[in-house]
Amino acid sequence: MNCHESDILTKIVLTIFRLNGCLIQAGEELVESLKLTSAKWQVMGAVALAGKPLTAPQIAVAMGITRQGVQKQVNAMVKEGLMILRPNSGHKRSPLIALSELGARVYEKVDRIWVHWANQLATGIPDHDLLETLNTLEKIRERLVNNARG
Amino acid sequence: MNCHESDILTKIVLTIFRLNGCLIQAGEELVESLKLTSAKWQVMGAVALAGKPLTAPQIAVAMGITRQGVQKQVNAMVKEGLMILRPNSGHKRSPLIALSELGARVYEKVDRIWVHWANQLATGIPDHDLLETLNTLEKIRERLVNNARG
DNA sequence: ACCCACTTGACAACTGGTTGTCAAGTGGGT
DNA sequence: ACCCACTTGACAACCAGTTGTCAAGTGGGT
Repeated sequence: MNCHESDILTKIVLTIFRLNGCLIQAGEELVESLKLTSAKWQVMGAVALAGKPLTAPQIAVAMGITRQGVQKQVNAMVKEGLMILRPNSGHKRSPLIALSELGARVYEKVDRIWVHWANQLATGIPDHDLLETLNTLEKIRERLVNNARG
Repeated sequence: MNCHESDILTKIVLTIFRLNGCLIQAGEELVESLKLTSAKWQVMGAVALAGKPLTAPQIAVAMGITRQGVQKQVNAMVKEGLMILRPNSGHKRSPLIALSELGARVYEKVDRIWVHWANQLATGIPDHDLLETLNTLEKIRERLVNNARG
């Protein structure tokens, strides 16, 4: 039998592990001048992307991590004044989490830094290749998720 | 200005984060019946792939994590009898780390499981796409690493 | 109106990784 | 032969995430 495919996939998986590490490290460096961490940035990003306040479990689903993981970061950022809790008319225990004015300002800064950095990283790699890669990665992820359920 | 590239790259990065999580989880499930964890499997893999005993720092370089991270797993696996330390004639403090007989047997099992699983996951995705993706990911990683150094 | 299953946040314990510090060991330059 | 810079393992502290437990809150079925 032909193990070629599993060989390539193995290499892809190893590269994803490495890349994940590199990216988190790079992200850490990108935001450290703003007294942020990669984890907080990602939580802010989920709220900013949604365009409206979310509950902690909603953020968790959006990010693909557990609600408790999100909660830790949110609690910290509320203390730091980067996010604010708004009473949730639909659920007494589960406040809506929004960026504070300070938080929004900080996030805007980090987003500008990120876009610039990402554009620089992407130059020299054809758009077509990036799109193909995105598609294939998504396909792998889908098969992975479905496999887990099946 | 055209932010298209940073948009695609952002999506790729988010997908890599998600995929990393899914893969570790899947790996955890693959090896749990053998009383292994994803982390230990990866350390065993580094030694198995090298084909000869390595020191902890060498394993760390191969895996792209810190030597202390490796050390924790190695110390645990030595206690469990999966790996053995051999005196290193070249360095008194830094023993060579090898798979024990038990470790080799266990690793062989998990490798068979992995190859089967990976082949299943890869079926339906053209080899060509997988290769292209691997190449692009590697290109991104190179640019990332060089950027960090520069 | 009352269950009962589910959701939710707080809290604690754990895992896998990081950084930093220390003392032992190594090796090159003089 | 002696420094001195570096490597190495042990150890401790920490970060980001996980699981599990608990009590408060929610909502559907009867």
